[in-house]
Amino acid sequence: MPELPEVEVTRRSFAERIRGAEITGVRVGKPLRWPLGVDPEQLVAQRVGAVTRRGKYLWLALERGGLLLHLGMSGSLAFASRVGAPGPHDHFDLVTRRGTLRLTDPRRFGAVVWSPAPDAGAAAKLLAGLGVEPFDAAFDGAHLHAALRGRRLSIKDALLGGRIVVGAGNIYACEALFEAGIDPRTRGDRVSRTRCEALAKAIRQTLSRAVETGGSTLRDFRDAHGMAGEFQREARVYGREGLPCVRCGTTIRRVVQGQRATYHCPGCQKR
DNA sequence: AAGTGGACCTGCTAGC
DNA sequence: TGCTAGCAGGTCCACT
Repeated sequence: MPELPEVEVTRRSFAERIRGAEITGVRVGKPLRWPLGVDPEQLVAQRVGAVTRRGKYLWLALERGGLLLHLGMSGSLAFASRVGAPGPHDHFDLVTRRGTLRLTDPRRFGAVVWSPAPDAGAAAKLLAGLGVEPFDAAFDGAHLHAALRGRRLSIKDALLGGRIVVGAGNIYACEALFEAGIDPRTRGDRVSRTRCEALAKAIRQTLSRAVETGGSTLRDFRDAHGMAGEFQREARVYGREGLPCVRCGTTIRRVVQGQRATYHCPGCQKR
């Protein structure tokens, strides 16, 4: 589910409400991708600080250290003053005086990991090597072009890798490449400087529009209030195999790259 | 070093 | 109706 827009929409939906709340209990369900890395009792009585985002990770600052959260493929967070009994896919509850933050994640590719700081311990290891933030001033066509130098892998795989720029997953990489008119199979080092400018712009535009519309709810994404996203209605290529391109009428094609589906318009997107 | 493929885990859907 | 194969928003790791 969650690419940068969904993670950011989630963050915005509970960050201010949870800020300053005192933790009164922690419930851990089935194992997630990585161990929590701390005795849950150590979190009790601490106050929650700022909730920030790096790529598709959230950092929940506590008084001593913090929690790094990832939603994996199927995770979502809910924050409510009252939550029901945990279901089979509710794997982490952070109970505070103001409400409970609950991670639901059927596939359990997500994670909640304690770390002494975002740039130390377990968090540092997970965040190391992440590419630049797409809304950061450091991300532009020049950066993209330089980072792609000598890279023979496809531009789509380069974006998904997250080592150049973070945030665009399978949906938004497909959408941004469509907006930029670039065939997703184009070798990274064959994308011209000019097209890198267009692509950087398209990535920023696509992601910011997705944040505005609440992210994409393909199946089950919800923000921490339980609100679904609307961006999937604006997708031009993702999930539209066999349908006519909204821009040129050519049939949208589905190909497989790196074991993931890629959707593109052969009429609008060129190598 | 870069690139590729497998692994993790569960639920849903299309097709027979 | 019931079973099965295939597919799904991520990303780490081992191997070539």
